[in-house]
Amino acid sequence: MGRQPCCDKVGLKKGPWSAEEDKKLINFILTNGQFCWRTVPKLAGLLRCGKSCRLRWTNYLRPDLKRGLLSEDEEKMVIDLHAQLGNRWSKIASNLPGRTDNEIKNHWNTHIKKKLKKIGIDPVTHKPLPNAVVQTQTQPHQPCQEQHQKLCLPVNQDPKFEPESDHDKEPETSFESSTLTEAIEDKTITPSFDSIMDEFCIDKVPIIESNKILVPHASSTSSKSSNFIEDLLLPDFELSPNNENNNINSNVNNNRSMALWDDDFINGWDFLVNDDGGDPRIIMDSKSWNYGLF
DNA sequence: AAACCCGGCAACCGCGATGCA
DNA sequence: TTGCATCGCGGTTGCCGGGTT
Repeated sequence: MGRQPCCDKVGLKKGPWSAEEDKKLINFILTNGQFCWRTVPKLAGLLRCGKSCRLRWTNYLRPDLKRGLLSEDEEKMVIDLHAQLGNRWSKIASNLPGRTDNEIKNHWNTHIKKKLKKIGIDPVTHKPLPNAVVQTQTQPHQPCQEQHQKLCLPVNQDPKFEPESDHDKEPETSFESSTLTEAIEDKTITPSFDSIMDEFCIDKVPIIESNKILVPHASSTSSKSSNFIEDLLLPDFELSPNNENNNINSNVNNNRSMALWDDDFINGWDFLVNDDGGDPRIIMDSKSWNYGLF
């Protein structure tokens, strides 16, 4: 006999998670850490299957998640990684700390795909579309010209980028080097990149004043919280002693060093506590984390 | 103001890989 | 070694909110 089934699927709830369910799941994982997802719903008192709990946690409740739109650099990385890895969203996500595969996948399908098509790039092959009409721009502006070279980050030079051991097993959608970059170099699509770079400017990312960045002191967190963080094996978790002096925008330029307790994260958890009004999925706040209430 | 349309995103589904008994 | 449960991934669905008619 093998293992027991993960769930009997009888009487299990489906659909959107309620605040109460989120609360139970968070409390359970904060107390016990992540181990066997099969047992999580039963022990946490949830009428969900373990799979659903895992998904909810990894895609929505995980404390190290970034929220909001992908930054310009993140989009560039996604495009370049997609060119190399194809639709392997989890691999792509592993190079973007704080982002989930689901989030990247959604962003790709809803935003990036359209942008690439709009400029005549096939989002599947990353090559110029055969019938693409290249727009010519009479007055290319210099800053964007410079950014052309950055559209596809030299991922292979990224210290955090780990090329796959099975890299030679390229998916159909992949090619040896970034075709986008090649296209730029051979000027196949150069003119249109002026327009795309305008589109890739992320002006919706809020600028957060440095004095509003909350960084809980390590000593103020309970031992339980510390263990919890360790249990998560969070990538790139660093608490910079100089964080309060760092403008959050530095993260835009260096997303791969995102700190766990960034402002988005803190605010993201604020919505978890008070059930009165606002987002119904409210369970806990940053102070609870700070003082080890969980 | 109501109906309709559309885009974004959370969540589900199914499948392959992995690992346990 | 084999069978089966679990995990993780990618594709897809369906709900919801905002915009348009």
